[in-house]
Amino acid sequence: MARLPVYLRALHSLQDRGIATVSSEELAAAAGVNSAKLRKDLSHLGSYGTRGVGYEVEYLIYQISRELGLTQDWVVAIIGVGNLGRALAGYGGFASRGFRMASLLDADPRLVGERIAGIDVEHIDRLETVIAEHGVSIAVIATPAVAAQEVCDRVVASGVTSVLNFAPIVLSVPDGVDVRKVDLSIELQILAFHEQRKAGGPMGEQVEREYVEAVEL
Amino acid sequence: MARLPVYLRALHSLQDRGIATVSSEELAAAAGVNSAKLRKDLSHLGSYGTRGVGYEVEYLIYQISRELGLTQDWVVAIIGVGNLGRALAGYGGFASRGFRMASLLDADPRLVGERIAGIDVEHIDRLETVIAEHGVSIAVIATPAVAAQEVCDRVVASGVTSVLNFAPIVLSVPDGVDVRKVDLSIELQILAFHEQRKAGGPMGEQVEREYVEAVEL
DNA sequence: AAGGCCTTGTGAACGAGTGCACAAAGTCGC
DNA sequence: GCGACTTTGTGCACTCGTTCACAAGGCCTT
Ligand SMILES: NC(=O)c1ccc[n+]([C@@H]2O[C@H](COP(=O)([O-])OP(=O)(O)OC[C@H]3O[C@@H](n4cnc5c(N)ncnc54)[C@H](O)[C@@H]3O)[C@@H](O)[C@H]2O)c1
Ligand SMILES: NC(=O)c1ccc[n+]([C@@H]2O[C@H](COP(=O)([O-])OP(=O)(O)OC[C@H]3O[C@@H](n4cnc5c(N)ncnc54)[C@H](O)[C@@H]3O)[C@@H](O)[C@H]2O)c1
Repeated sequence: MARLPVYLRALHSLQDRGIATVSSEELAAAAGVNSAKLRKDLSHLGSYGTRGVGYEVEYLIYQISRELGLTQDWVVAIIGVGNLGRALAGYGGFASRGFRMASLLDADPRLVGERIAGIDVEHIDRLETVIAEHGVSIAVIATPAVAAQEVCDRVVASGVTSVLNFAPIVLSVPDGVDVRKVDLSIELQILAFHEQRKAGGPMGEQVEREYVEAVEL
Repeated sequence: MARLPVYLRALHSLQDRGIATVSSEELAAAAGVNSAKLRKDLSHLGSYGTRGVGYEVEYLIYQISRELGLTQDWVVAIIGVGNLGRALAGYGGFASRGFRMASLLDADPRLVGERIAGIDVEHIDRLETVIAEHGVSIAVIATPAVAAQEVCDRVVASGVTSVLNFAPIVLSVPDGVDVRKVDLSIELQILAFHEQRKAGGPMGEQVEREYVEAVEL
């Protein structure tokens, strides 16, 4: 379930405040979901709650972490060390969740050898070697869109089966490989869509005329 | 619909290649969805296809853009000019979709006055003034988590009703305000979850013993 | 020890979204 | 013009996730 990480974050926050036990109602509020949904989600992992009391925060953190596979370390490589890749490399929120940034790769020779967040940038030619040596299991693609598919093909050929893609294209991969896409431009477009709705929305004929005019220019 | 921006991107790509007409089958493949779903989505905007032929790329681009509100310009402010805020500010993919980065705000006095991507960073104290002056309609929050709720409250109080949040917390906002969350850490956790599944998954008793040991340490 | 109180876990109803399959509708060749 | 072909638009069945509501179960007070 995609909501487990959200619960986990809420639980950590509770733990930091010294809270040992939490009811489904409270946790649901902190995570921004319905309490019945939360209980059903948690019941899929097993019966880890106590009726009349709630859930023990520490134990639940452990159970969710285990379910998500966070009790082991994941080795991550970032490909494309531009604006975005740099920001990701320097972000501390990953390491604390068991994601180890093992390698930074880029095609630009001027970047190769530069040290970012304690890691030396290597040349993309060494992709296959680096993946094998570090045992990379998750690849983050932060190259321009034109290079993304090629890079993706290469990491998949090297045995990586989980890809996080920031480039604005649909990657095609064989079965068995998971790709998740983060497209910030799409997020903004969805906000704009709702914003427009609030303001009254499109207006039929008048808009149609605008199109005809625009095409005629 | 959240898929419209994906279709739009695929259509632009087709247009760049000089393709004037596309069938639902082809477009669906390019967008990575089922063709029936695509047709149903498009039919919600009206009947813009021609049976036996397909959809006219240019006209469809216009219709989707209009539906999404991209025929008008949206004014965006970025709050928190750290690693991430900087990457966003310099990204060209927003301007080309009608999103104008109008303002960068930060609490750090050392950053105030610095020029990033052609925009002077201003102090967060001027938030309300800046929002009013530029007519900001979308706020992007890229501050640390602890500051995010306070910043959010202030932009909402200033009349902004669309927020894109990168901080790893659940923001609470009044009705009528849209918040979209981008949480990269969650994306990685979801990948790890599936990766673990492929590798065999958690293993009952043995894991339980591990927990007991971990707690006893 | 027993009853009241609180919270979990879940059965069942509901609703949204998906995919199939086909009729309607338009094009193109003859 | 007319018929064969192509592709859209959509009715329908179905699956999946959500939500309500409540019985089952454990704790705490008396
Ligand atoms: N910066 C943002 O805020 C932002 C927002 C949304 C999407 N994106 C997307 O993320 C991607 C990266 O964005 P960015 O702003 O960091 O771009 P960038 O141009 O700053 O960085 C891209 C990096 O990729 C490297 N590169 C190019 N081809 C490569 C290859 N074949 N192999 C390895 N490395 C290669 C380049 O040398 C460069 O360092 C782009 O696809 C962009 O569309 C970025
Ligand atoms: N960098 C990443 O790759 C990444 C990934 C996932 C999530 N995030 C999240 O995005 C947010 C920003 O990340 P970052 O790496 O850019 O952090 P950062 O520390 O580099 O930048 C944060 C910036 O916010 C400013 N700031 C602090 N308090 C403020 C306030 N009250 N008002 C205005 N500005 C304020 C700081 O001065 C700083 O410049 C964080 O919440 C982080 O958890 C970042």
